[in-house]
Amino acid sequence: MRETVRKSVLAALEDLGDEWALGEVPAFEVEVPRSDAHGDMACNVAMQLARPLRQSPRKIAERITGLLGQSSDLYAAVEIAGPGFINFRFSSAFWYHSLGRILGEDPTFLRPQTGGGKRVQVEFVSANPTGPLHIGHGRGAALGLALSNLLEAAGYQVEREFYVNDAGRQVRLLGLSVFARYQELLGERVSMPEDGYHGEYVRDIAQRLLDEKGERYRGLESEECGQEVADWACGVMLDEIRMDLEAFGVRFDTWKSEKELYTNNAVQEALSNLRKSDRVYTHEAASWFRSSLFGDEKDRVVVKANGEFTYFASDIAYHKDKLDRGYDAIIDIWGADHHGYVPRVSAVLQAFGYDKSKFQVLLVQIVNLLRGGEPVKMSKRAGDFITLKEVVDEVGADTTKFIFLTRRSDSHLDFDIEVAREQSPENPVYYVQYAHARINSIFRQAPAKGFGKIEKASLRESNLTRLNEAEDIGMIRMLCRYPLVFEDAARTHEPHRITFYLQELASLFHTYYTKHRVLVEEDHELARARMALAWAVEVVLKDGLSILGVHAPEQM
RNA sequence: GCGCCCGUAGCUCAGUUGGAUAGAGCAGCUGCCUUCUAAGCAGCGGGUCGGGGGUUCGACUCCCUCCGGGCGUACCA
Repeated sequence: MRETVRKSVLAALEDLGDEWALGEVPAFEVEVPRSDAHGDMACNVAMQLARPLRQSPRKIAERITGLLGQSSDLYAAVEIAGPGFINFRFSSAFWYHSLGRILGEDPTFLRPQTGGGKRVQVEFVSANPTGPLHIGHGRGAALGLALSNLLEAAGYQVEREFYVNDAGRQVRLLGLSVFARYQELLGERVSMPEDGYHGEYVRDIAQRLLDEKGERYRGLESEECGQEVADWACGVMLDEIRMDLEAFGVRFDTWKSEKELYTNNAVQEALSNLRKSDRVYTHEAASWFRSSLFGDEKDRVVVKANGEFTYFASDIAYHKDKLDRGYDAIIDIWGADHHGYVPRVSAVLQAFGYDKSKFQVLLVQIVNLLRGGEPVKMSKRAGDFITLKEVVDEVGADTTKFIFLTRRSDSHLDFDIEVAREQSPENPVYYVQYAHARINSIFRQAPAKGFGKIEKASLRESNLTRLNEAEDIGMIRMLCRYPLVFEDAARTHEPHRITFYLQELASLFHTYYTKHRVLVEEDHELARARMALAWAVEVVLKDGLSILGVHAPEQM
């Protein structure tokens, strides 16, 4: 739809090229106007040309439209409006042709291929394996999943990665906490670390430790077996995380271990590499990374005075490793509370000679968990919080994902469990799924109404010109907007645009459904044309939902 | 103090990389099921886009400033 108009305009500009002596064609936009009164597509090219040509936009627009009118049966009307917009209204023929393409066998019509096979890595969730996933991780997971699906559908080669922080202090603390609970189960003295993990799940892990390993650690000091218990507990926790994500419908291609970055000396090598180029230096017995050279506000410690690596040290190695793997772009999805981290990681890329534009961070804002309007108290310290699994068990994976994707990721989100679980109209996912189910219901009804079993592919041969009600054309027009929304969503990395579009599409279909009967028994030709239209709606709904990672049920 | 994000209808949020008359859902009110699923539809009301300046043909969008909310500012992870 956009390309059609763009081509028309460019052709006209070419015809006028000699007269206007334009070197470069200036950037111009072709958009779906806000108001229907302004046609199906609007173009601002005349306004963009006004300055270089030193002519009024309307005069320029007249010349362009003069050439468009005669050339094509694509448009029903091309008008000049406002300060110099050129408004295009498509012909019925164009709409029928487009509908045919949606029903056609080329899936890239709905999914403009902007990826060109480029390799993109999306890293998300990456929760510490020291406790269960909470609702905030769920939001990151939903976004990462949808974005990955979206980019993949747009022709990128996508790799989904979970970075496992299985090294360092937090995992050590988990081990000590589990060991303490284990001792408790054995009736021994308990030495729970001061800042250890106090959640109930730690007791569960300890019980499993006892079940699986028996009394093997009885009487030992934490120094003797802490590492072993920590590694084991970390593995258990990671399995649980993996299962919770699976239940949520999220799957990763790779799980990258932080610990490995140490055992294979990647951290050490990355730092000495940087030291050679003086990007790492020693100051007051600590080693510092010169991130201020690349836009960070100050340099950052990578090796503390006591010889320990900071968390940032492995992050340097990790991001270097990612880039060395040859991706064309890497996208990190982080909690918004880590936003201060962006400049220093960006500095890492630059220090290794990579273009910083290859790296993008999507920040996901906090989720406020409510129940019936009341905030749910969460204290991570006391280990008292609602897990993602509990939410998913209660409200369902589809609803949870859909709600997360009804907001842009960097806005705060109130998630009310009570509202979400009530399968009420307040719940937008059902609204969209219901439209899909209704269409399927029509096709189920068809045989009983004397249409026989409908082979959908045969609907491609139906007489689409019978779709001549205003609502028919409106419906097709909405469907044709999908590729534009898809393209914009992929370009901006904003899957929520798909979500909003699907709600609009569902709304238009519900209206259509109420007003016009599809299975018109006295006019099979019309009925088949409408079935073709309904099928197209189904196809688009299913396509959009699949990108969000949400099911499209055939019955509800 | 400095830095980043946010401020749009009573509530929750969209607003297409500067476009035309700022939208949707929910909540409120009024109607619609003998016909393909009422998890639906039709209609009504609701706004100094936080305030004030600036940039230009044009600003919710960009710049400055102030107010208000969140987060970050570790040799923590």
